[in-house]
Amino acid sequence: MALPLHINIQSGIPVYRQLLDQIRHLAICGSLRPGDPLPSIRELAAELALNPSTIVKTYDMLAQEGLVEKRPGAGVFMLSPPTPRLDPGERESRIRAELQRLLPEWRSLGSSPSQIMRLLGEELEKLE
Amino acid sequence: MALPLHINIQSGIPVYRQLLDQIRHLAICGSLRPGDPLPSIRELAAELALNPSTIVKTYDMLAQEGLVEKRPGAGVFMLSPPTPRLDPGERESRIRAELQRLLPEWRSLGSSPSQIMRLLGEELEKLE
Amino acid sequence: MALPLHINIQSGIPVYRQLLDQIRHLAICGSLRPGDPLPSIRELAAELALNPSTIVKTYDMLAQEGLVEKRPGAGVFMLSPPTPRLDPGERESRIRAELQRLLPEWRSLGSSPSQIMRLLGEELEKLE
Amino acid sequence: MALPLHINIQSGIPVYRQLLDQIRHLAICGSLRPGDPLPSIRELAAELALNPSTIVKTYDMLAQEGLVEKRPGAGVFMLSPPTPRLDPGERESRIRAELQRLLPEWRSLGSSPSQIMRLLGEELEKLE
DNA sequence: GTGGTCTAGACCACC
DNA sequence: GTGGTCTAGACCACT
Repeated sequence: MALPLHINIQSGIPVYRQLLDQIRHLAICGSLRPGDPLPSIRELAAELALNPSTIVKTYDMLAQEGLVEKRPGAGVFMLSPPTPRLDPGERESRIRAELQRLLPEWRSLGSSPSQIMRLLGEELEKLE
Repeated sequence: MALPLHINIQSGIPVYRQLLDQIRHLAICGSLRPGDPLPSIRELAAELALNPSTIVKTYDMLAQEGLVEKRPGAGVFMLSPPTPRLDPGERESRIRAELQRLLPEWRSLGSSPSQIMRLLGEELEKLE
Repeated sequence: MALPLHINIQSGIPVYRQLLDQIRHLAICGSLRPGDPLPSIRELAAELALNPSTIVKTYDMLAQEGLVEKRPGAGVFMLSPPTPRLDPGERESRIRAELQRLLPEWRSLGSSPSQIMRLLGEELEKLE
Repeated sequence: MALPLHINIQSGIPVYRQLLDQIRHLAICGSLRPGDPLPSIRELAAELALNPSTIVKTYDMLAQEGLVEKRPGAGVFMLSPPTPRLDPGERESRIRAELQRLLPEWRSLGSSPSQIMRLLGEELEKLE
């Protein structure tokens, strides 16, 4: 069965980032479990109409962060999720930094704090 | 009085994005009120040791989103929060898109949903 | 009675151009007839919240094209409309050039030819 | 095949405006169809002997009005006439504003209403 | 190869 | 004084 991966070329987000995010997402949700194979580079490139080197780059980064394993000649396979490498403080301040960038933008577009809270709640729930 | 703008050239975030975020922040907090002049392009460029074109780009984007008004020969001025250029639906889907990008990343770093909610609440409160 | 002059600082059109256009408009409509005085520079600058030198520049240009006469110490007065200085061919090609610039822009915004024709007709009628 | 773009550096019209107008024109005429690639920034800059930043500015504005799409690393591509970003009322009042600027000028040069209508008709027809 | 960002200057029109 | 436009380069990330 093909993985539910979809690329939005217009979003401004680099293609390889979109792939990274979605594969990590599938790993969290349990759709991709340790030992599962990922689509081959050629196959995925064809399906998503992407340059194969973009897929290579994505798989390399996933391998480097320990989420997948490349077995030359065989393919790419999920590993058991590694223990997070960031200490809690670092993690928290990263998230905070991103929020401090986004919230003024969202607020100045006219969104209320409670609307933003609601959206976050809804999106978090989708990930469970 | 000079505006409390500060640039971190090391952060990897484009300078014009940092300025955008900070000026929007000041507008929300009420430090910049409708009619207030912004620093002139040359002045701000000199103060922050940036190239004037970088400021031009920032002010252009703020003007394009309707937050400021450029009066050639006069300066750049804050506008009253006028036309929320985006309809509510568009606004919501933009925020959702960004969350769908960020949440899997945060979750895979090891943050719990409730921690993320807490951080959002704290950062929202800071803006009030 | 004050002249119905109004400046839109946001339009991107230079203030002095807006004044030129409106005074020429009033001359065509007959609201300003030969011999009529124009508002004094100080008076008009105060009323429109403009820099007096902007008014001076406008009146100078009108005087130079022969539409008004500056009488030092007395004020600025309308003259009888001069005979057009451009030969018909030059006139036509100027208008054409401007249309060739504007029409693609209007069309690509989604306006139909007949809508554009209608708008032109309506605006021409207003000037009669 | 190279696009028929030509710049008149003497005309006083900003170069990026000339490019904007001509590309919009080609889009309306059907010379540029959805999906078509535009010349790369460097290529077009070289061909027209312009600075790349001037092309960047042009393409940015076209992207912002939704006529083209920039795909970093890939190029710039025509879009299908998607979201007419302006609602009809806004569009109409923009055109009206421009007409109210131009018509008095044209009339005071000595052009009759029917001549102006004729010229508009002729230029509109050229675009079909 | 592509576009994204930034620097260091210039000249012009406008207020 | 102000912003508007343009040049001639640079380095980076992405496909």
